[in-house]
Amino acid sequence: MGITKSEIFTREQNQLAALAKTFGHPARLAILQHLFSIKDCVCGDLVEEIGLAQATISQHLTALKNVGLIKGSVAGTRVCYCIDTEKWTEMKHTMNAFLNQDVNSNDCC
Amino acid sequence: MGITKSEIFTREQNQLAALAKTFGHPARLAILQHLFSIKDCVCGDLVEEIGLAQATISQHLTALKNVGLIKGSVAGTRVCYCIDTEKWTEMKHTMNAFLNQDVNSNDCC
DNA sequence: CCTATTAATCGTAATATTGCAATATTACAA
DNA sequence: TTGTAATATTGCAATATTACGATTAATAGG
Repeated sequence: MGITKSEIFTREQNQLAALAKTFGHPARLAILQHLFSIKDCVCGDLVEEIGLAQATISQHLTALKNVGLIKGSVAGTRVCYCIDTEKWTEMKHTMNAFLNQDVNSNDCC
Repeated sequence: MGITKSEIFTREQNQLAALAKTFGHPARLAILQHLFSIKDCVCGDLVEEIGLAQATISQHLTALKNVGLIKGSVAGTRVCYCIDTEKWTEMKHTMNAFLNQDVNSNDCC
């Protein structure tokens, strides 16, 4: 159906899935990597940088804003984006809690 | 269009996105967590455990197998699944390289 | 005020994903 | 061999996602 049955999962599972889903598109990864690589905010040159249409980049930026990983501020006719480092750190802890749950698991197959 | 323009991104970006996308559904997170929590392989009880139809669970298991995170072995009429710990560790390194790229970034917005 | 520039939003087409019923397949047991 | 149990596959409906052109809104500069 294309619709996830969120109600049968925990809030934690749904939240982590939403976060992971945000990383699940190469354009969004490219945007984040660009923001990190310039160690600053980026004002307007993402369209040429990534190579997708302006409307498409804007949609991906909205997705990143919705999970809180980036912030934007208006600067004249431009909008500048940067990583929300506090949220990024928080997210990293959540992800690591999941990734490090393998402490005593067996490969038994 | 629902179709990702993979050709404009690097192989690394596409691979990491594919991995993250696999985590981007609560049912698949629940399957992985169950596999970790029992510290063993799971043979057949995932349908009752998760609460989705058998066909749906089977699809999610296929998705997890496709990125290599779980392995399956046939045991009679059942199939047992477990985490592929080697792949899991490898994936963890890939994810951490991405998550830890924030070494000197600025919150400038 | 007028115009250019930039980014968000709208509308829409193409494709992907999720979920399940029905069916096929596989292995075992009687 | 026949029946049964477990899992995979198929087919389909509903919804989500991706992408982009066109439009809109906001601001800067003249």
